[in-house]
Amino acid sequence: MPARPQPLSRKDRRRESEKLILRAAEKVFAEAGFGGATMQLIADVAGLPKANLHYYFPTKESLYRQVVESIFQNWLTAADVFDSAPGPVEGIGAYIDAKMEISRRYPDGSKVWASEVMHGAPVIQDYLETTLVDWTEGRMAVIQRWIDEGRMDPIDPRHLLYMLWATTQHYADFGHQIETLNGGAPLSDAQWQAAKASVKAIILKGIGA
Amino acid sequence: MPARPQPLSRKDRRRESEKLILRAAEKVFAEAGFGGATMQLIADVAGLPKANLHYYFPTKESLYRQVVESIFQNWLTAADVFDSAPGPVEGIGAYIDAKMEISRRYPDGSKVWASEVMHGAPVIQDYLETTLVDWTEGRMAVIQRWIDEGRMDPIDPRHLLYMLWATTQHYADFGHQIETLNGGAPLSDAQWQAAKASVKAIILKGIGA
DNA sequence: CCACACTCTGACCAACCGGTCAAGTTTTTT
DNA sequence: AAAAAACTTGACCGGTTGGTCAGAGTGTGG
Repeated sequence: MPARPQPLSRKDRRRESEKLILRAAEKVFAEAGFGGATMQLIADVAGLPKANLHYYFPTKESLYRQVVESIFQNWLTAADVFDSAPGPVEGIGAYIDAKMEISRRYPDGSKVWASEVMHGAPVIQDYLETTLVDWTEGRMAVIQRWIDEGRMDPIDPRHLLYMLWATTQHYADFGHQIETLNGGAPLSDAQWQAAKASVKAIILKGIGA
Repeated sequence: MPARPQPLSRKDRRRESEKLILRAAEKVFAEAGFGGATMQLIADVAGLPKANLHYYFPTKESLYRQVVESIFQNWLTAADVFDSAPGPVEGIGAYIDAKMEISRRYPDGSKVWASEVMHGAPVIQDYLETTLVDWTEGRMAVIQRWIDEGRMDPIDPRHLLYMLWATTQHYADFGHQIETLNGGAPLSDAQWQAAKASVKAIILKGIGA
């Protein structure tokens, strides 16, 4: 019996349409920013009439909000590696790997997030103040514990986290600049490995892990 | 004899008007992005009628271009400290100090630059391919020399530069996020010093300098 | 003092944007 | 199969945007 394509239910079709629109929106928002993006262009990228977008997402801002929120969720879950690690070498090393991989695979999401924060986080300020603050304090406590256990130098955990975010996200947000400095070509597989290795080597040695 | 306000010449008045507009434009472009910025808002911030802007800068894009170019120049000159240094501790240390200071004093410029690059550098791609490539290769050679002289670990100079850019500019581009994580308050003088010290400590130790 | 070039600005315009809506089509429920 | 609910879409609209322009104001060289 062949894998017959089940006639998709209404909920499935709806979810698929929403995903299609959200993907197109993420791309357009990343390329043009919120102000520069137009519903018409998002519709064209998604291959739908503009009015259809407004059926699923009533306003441009609500569409943008969902894009940003999904990115934020993606961010948080990718950092679970942090907690289950016995020490900084494994924890921070895995965190760098995970974030570099996100930068490589979902650069658009990273750019949208960067743009949102740079413009003062007009739509996700509440998330910053609650979820991100909690998350950050949790990881800072983990790092502080490692310090207290003598597993790394007494670095200010806050600035270490900033450095991790900055360095890993840089490869997505400034990917175009990096590409230009690479002779116009995207980083090869080997170059990505080298980037990860360099980042990990400098930071892990830098914190005395 | 008192310092009498010399009746400004025409050229001086023109230059002053242009500076006034450029400052306002930098602020508005940083806050709203190119697409979100409006000539009307720039005019309001500058305290001039909108038509006056178009007298000095024919189009929105030409105004934006000049803003970005001036930022780029500011960038390059700020990195002279690199060359005259005898070794990585002084050179990279001073470079971090200089770039952190720029992030602190001119965050708007940093944001405009980041936004421009994130959107594919539509107006300064030629600068990236010529000036920035040359500049980068020059500093990479300096770092490589330090490595050859045994003054630091054999790190890939390229990724070290990326890390320096990412980390220092992060404090400007993501300043709002950092502020939120700081309880909503901007970093104090002491906190800025701590940030600089943390960054320098991790990186300089991380490269074995 | 005059002629000329430079500077300034309110009023205006075509193009475009986000969003609406009514009418049509498809799918599910009864 | 009929009715209801969900979905699709071309046409349309008020508001905003970048940019124009004629004409008024102002400093400067001869």
